[in-house]
Amino acid sequence: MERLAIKKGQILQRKGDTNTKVYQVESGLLRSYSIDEKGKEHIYMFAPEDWLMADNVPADLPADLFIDAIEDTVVIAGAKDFDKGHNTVKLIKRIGALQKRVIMLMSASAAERYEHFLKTYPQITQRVPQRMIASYLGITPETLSRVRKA
Amino acid sequence: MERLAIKKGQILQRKGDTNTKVYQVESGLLRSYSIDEKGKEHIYMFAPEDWLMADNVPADLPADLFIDAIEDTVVIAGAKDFDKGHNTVKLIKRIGALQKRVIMLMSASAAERYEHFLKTYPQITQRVPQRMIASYLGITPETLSRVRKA
DNA sequence: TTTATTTATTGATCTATATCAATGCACAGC
DNA sequence: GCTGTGCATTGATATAGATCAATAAATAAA
Repeated sequence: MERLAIKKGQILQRKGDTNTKVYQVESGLLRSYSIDEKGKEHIYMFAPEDWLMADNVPADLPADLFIDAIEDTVVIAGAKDFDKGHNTVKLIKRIGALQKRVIMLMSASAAERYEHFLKTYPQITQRVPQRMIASYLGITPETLSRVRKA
Repeated sequence: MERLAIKKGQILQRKGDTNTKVYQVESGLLRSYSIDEKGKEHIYMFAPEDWLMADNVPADLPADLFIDAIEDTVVIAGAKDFDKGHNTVKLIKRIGALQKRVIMLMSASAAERYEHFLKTYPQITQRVPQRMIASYLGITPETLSRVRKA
């Protein structure tokens, strides 16, 4: 259990790392993402203040995701074994959010996804560059730009 | 806590239903899915024996998903009294699986998604019609058919 | 401030996948 | 055993969104 200060742009976790932690964000903003074979980034989630950021793999297996800071950020890093501390209700809420995201990715157009993002995360919209929102939505920055004008 | 027998094709839960339950599958095979504005089905998950099937919304809110039986199925329906019973480790595993699915939907081609499905759920592949696998993958039956030949 | 780097916009193509349509099977119900 | 309904396959065409490329605007760095 230790407090860490991460500078904007600094990488906190790399794909393949083992013994990864759970990060409770005190202030600032983190993102997690994967990089595909073509070098393209795909943002999995954003974590502002009070959110928990973690790669959801057992601590002993190599991480799937990168995590870095979009703003200067302070986190408390904890061991992944706190199954106890983990609040079941929160976990189920997260599963509910992922369920919506999966359905959305399967059935909604670029414009619909963006609309939904604006409604769901208005605070985050203000704080991240558009290309990152595009990445989160699974579309290109060009497409997001065009969708916004329409 | 009651045991239910569901005939193939029978609907167990409809979108909008309240007071929905959690279903522990004893035998058979269930699916959950949404239907979009155009009437198209999008399969969210399959649940064979020993899996837990539930819409991940609080019991008092209307369900997002439909659930029906792909094979004659026997389930034990339980209350969504989340805080108890639910195994934290299992929940985290499910989040891990959803994480992979989201990344996959954002970055992988139709062929790659199918490949991954075959590796991950070989048993299920044998038991569901191809159009349902296509639906789970977020592609059309035609595209799946073409991808399979290649 | 001046310069360098990243980001957003706009236009011209390209491509993977969707859609539409027709045919041949397979199985379920009569 | 026939008949109908749903499923898989194949072909022709359409389209949302990707890619490539050039500029403009914003941000950071010096």
